[in-house]
Amino acid sequence: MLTIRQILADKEAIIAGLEKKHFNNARDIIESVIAIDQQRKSAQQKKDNASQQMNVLSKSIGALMAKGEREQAEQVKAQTAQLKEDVRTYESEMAQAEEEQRNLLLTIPNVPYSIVPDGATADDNLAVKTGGWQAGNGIDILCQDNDKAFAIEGASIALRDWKDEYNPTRQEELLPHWELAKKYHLIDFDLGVKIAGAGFPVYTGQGAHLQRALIQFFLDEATKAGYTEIMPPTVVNAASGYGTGQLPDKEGQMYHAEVDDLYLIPTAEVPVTNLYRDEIVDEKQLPIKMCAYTECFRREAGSYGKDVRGLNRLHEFSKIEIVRIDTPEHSAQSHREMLDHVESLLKKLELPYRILRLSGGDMSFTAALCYDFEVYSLAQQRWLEVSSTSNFDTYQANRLHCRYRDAEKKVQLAHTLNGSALALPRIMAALLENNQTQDGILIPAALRPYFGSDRIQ
RNA sequence: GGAAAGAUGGCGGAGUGGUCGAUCGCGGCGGUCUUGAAAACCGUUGACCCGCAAGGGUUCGGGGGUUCGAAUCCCUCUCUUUCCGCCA
Repeated sequence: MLTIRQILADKEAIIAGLEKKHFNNARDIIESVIAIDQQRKSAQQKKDNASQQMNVLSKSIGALMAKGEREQAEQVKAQTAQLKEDVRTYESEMAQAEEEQRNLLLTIPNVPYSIVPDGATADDNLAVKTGGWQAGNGIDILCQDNDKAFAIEGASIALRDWKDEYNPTRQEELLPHWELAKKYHLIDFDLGVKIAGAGFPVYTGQGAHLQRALIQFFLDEATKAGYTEIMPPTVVNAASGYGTGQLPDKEGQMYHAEVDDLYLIPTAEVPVTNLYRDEIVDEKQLPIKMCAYTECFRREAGSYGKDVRGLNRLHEFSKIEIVRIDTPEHSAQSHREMLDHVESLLKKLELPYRILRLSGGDMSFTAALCYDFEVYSLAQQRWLEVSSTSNFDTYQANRLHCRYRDAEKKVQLAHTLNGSALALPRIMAALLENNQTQDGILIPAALRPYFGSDRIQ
């Protein structure tokens, strides 16, 4: 959450930022937070005053008792009654104002950075970069900046020719991944329904093997990039959910084991970032770079329709997450490095991708700046989100009480960042669909050492 | 599931009603010594809130209570550890 200090320091900028995020009644809410803060401060001043007098009297009673002057002590005691009453009154005033303020602050989203595009929906996202392989039809899609048009043109990308080594499937004969999964016995959706339910696929044979290869590949790449591998629990307590902001906002999106009051994690971000909850680290330790592979669980309540087909939207999926904790001065650089890392993965997998800078209205509640990575899926002819890489500025850190001690020994809120590197199902979908040939599904070179073969047949 | 013990500052660990925000050790920081480093020695070192400051308040797992006064006593919740049982 935002701190009251941030709000007091630059009220107008905060309001403007919240409006950019399409947060309703931003001005009114900010004004009332400030008003409550006034109440809080005045209550504290009154309370501090009374407490001080109380402390003085108590000490003098102690001194009198020590000297054996019981009668005098009793007289002073008599004076404390009213003060004691006052302290209680002011304390409850203060506590009430604090709670009111906190509750209000919790409802206020993070403020976007200035470069975040205006707009309310995904249509307003800015495609800052596209990349991937050279299209067979000759359209140059490499590294075009600010190319919103590509979203439309993408549909006409032809399949890579694989250097004429193989016989590519003709565009009109491309199968969606759920058909390919059946054809090559990679994933059994029906069995998943039988043993768990829709959205819990069963990977079999080469499908399971490819899954494992991707996990290993992503973890190796992250490790090479300097991220420390973490293997956290896949359930967390409520405190952790509040720390990273899933609670209370997205309560209904997490599986909750009520008997033990534990939540199945929707992303490794939750356990990994929470490792640093209530910690003060030394600036020299920053940036802290961690990566983790976990299963992720999402109830996806309320999302039905055709985009849930196959691997597109699941209740359980595998994801490798990268997480950083950094100083405010260096966090932008960190963000950049994370984007470069994610992009390098997509390049190595030879997938066509685009990078979107999310608009104010499309960003998550807690993010200050967020880039989505999408890969183009040839058979479905649509973009699939495979990574979301965000800087949360101090927003999460404030909730987490994640701080660092700077060179001057001052304790400051850290910045937290995280990104998917990468989420498996849609990568798998794109790999299957884009690489289908008459001779099987081809495995990109970077993945072959992990998969142990150049194709699925 | 049964039984017991415990939760104190970055860490370890004292403290069982009155200058205790808390002895001490480690770690950190500054200094002396040294060509430099180590060692030794000296000093310093919690967080949060209010205040321009001086200063004040809060804080010993969370919440409530007793008391003029609570880290210390009582109630309650949460968590941890150990032993027994079960078990990958």
